Amino acid sequence: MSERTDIKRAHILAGAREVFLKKGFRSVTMKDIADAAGISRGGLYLYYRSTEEIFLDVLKQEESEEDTGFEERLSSTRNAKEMLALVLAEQKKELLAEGDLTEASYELAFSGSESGRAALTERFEKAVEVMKYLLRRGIRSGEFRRTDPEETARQIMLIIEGLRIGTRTMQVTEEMIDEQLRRIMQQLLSED
Amino acid sequence: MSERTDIKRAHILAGAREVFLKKGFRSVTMKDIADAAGISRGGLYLYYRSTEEIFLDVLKQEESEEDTGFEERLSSTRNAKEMLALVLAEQKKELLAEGDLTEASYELAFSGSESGRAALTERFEKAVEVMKYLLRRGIRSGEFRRTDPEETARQIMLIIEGLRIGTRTMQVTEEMIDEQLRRIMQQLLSED
Amino acid sequence: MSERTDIKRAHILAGAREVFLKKGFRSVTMKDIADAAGISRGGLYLYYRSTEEIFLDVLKQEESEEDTGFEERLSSTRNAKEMLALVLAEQKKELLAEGDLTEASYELAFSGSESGRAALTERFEKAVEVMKYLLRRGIRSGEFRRTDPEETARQIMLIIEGLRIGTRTMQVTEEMIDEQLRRIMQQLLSED
Amino acid sequence: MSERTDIKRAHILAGAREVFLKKGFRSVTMKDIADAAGISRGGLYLYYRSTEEIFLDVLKQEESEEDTGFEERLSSTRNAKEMLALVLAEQKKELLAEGDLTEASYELAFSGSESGRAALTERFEKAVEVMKYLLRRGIRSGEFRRTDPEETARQIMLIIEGLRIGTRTMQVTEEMIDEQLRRIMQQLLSED
DNA sequence: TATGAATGAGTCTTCATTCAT
DNA sequence: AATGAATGAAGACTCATTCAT
Repeated sequence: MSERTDIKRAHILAGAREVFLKKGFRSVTMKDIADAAGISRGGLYLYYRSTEEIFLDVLKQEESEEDTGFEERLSSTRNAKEMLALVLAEQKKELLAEGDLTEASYELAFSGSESGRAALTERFEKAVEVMKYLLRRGIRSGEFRRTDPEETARQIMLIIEGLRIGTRTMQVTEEMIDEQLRRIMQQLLSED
Repeated sequence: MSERTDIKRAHILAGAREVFLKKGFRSVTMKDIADAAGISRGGLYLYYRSTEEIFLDVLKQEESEEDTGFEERLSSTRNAKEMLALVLAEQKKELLAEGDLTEASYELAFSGSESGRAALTERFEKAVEVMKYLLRRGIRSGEFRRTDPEETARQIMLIIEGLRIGTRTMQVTEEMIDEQLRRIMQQLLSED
Repeated sequence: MSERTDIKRAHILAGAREVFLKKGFRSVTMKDIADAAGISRGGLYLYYRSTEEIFLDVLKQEESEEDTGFEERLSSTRNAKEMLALVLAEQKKELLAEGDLTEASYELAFSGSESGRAALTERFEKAVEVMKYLLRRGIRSGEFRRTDPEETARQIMLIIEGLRIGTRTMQVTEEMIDEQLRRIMQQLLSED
Repeated sequence: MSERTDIKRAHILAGAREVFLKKGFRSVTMKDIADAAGISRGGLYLYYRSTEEIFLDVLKQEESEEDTGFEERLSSTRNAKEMLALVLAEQKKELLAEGDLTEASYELAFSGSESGRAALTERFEKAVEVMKYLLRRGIRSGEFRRTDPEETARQIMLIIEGLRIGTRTMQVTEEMIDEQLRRIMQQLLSED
């Protein structure tokens, strides 16, 4: 019963994900999702009551399926500098990824959804936490220069957030991303 | 005729601006704008074919009406450090402003509009140019430490862009903005 | 403009009336009325926002078109007894009329509409007033026996109301109506 | 099996009754009843094919559960006048009762259901019979003035029917009910 | 018996767009 | 130029009814 429901939901979410990727959030209709999932309109309502509900579930699922390989690689690395390089590379991958839900997430937040804002905030703060951890470690080991880890972590993530929105709404190029990520690394390392 | 048309268009844009401020871009309808402008639906179509066309015109008008007082104050300042402080204060004001077209602009870009992307890019690059100019000046005068003006200017504007999207989609507070802007200043001044 | 609107509304009401006669109130849809009026769904919404609004307008129109011939005949009658006979005959006609909005009116009131209740109440009280007037006149002239005009008028109209609902929901026959109306007359005349 | 079925049906009817009380007849859905009875939609169809079928069964059950206490009190009364007072008091209670199926019954009849009409007719005629019996008895004993029992009984019940629909669809007050019931009594007693 | 998933039809409502005036 | 009436196409949502299990 519950299992059947879960399977069905997963199926709906898979279809919905494609729709959100292609159309963002605001212009997606329940019909779009029903069609993508290959079920009837009425059927969809048995599982979800709105596109927002569906989208938040897509995000949740996304999160739980996050690249575990990445975390393994991260934890197997001894060196703070290398860890940072890994994290930044991962961020670059995300920034350039075609299929991601950034636009839809922003649109959801724009639409006034508190849950949407909360999801984005949580995502951001989690990233800040990871970055803070790396910075503390690197500072302790003498790999990074002494700075306020909290503020610096936040600054770095803001730059990346700026790049994220930039790649979606402006002509931000891969070169620009590389340049900025390199610069972040430099600033942490520079002894001057 | 042309003058008449211009007056009418200005009238439409004034109404439309309010609508875009309140509702973003995607959920705005031609009816919304016709109502806000106090004209008939049919009448609106005599001047504009779509909400995108109207929104782009709103942006264009916005640009041409930009805060000239600010530019005056800027040009009357001798000191690069003070100029930067002015610019950052202006940015802060923008970041916190309730009524701005950021969300609508982003939504327009998300909707795939090339013109929308172009408008945002131009705006960003113009800001980078101003920042670059300031940095060069401050470096030359010895007020700022030596850094690559291009890259640094871009980094600063990316942080601000990150803050901009953050205030719209996350729980980014005024304190966080202050902290980051102060940090930008510090990093330019620090001699270490 | 206003005239055009009035003509259109009258046209809609004419179609709507048929629908309400046939289907009562609750099961009538905006589509039913649009179809009956020969206009599009969207078009109907330009004039009315709900079936309730339409129905109340049908009632209002009904009222303003009331049988003026009847009132003339009434006012040309000198004799209270004859006037009463006229009124009762009119009521009988109404009771047996195929095409009346009684059922729809009741359904509207059942649906919780305050305006519906108000319309029915007003209609009833108006009839009571007329009846009271007749009774007073007949009592004064010695044609009717002395009774409390208010209470008696109300009693008579309640009997008629009972007959009205009875003809719609039970097997109340014309004979039964005749018998009761005759009895009302008798009770007013009887000297015992 | 048959017993099981009966229990189940009773359970469904109990839930359905609440729904009809609250929503009348026309706007009640099979889903409403299934939910109220705590069974599945499919399950409900095993016992009933439509809301009409269910409602008629609710009425039938209602009838068989009628206030037997009242009948006892009635039969233990020697005096026709007192009996009538009892009956009228009972009617008043019914008129003012919040939870009764009057509205739903009328709606059923309006919807064209022959069974609905038949049920209402039977109920009315039964009441007329009781009233007739009382009148005959009172006339015989000299308590009531001489009138045609059939016509008078019917008239009384029509007044009550008028009050019934009046309390549901107009602003008929308790005072008005009292006044009318008192008047009925008076008219039977008066010797003039 | 009983469930509840599923479908498809039907209703409400809002708009973009056109067109007669 | 301008109006606003009109249409038809969506989109949201709810149910009656069926069916596999």
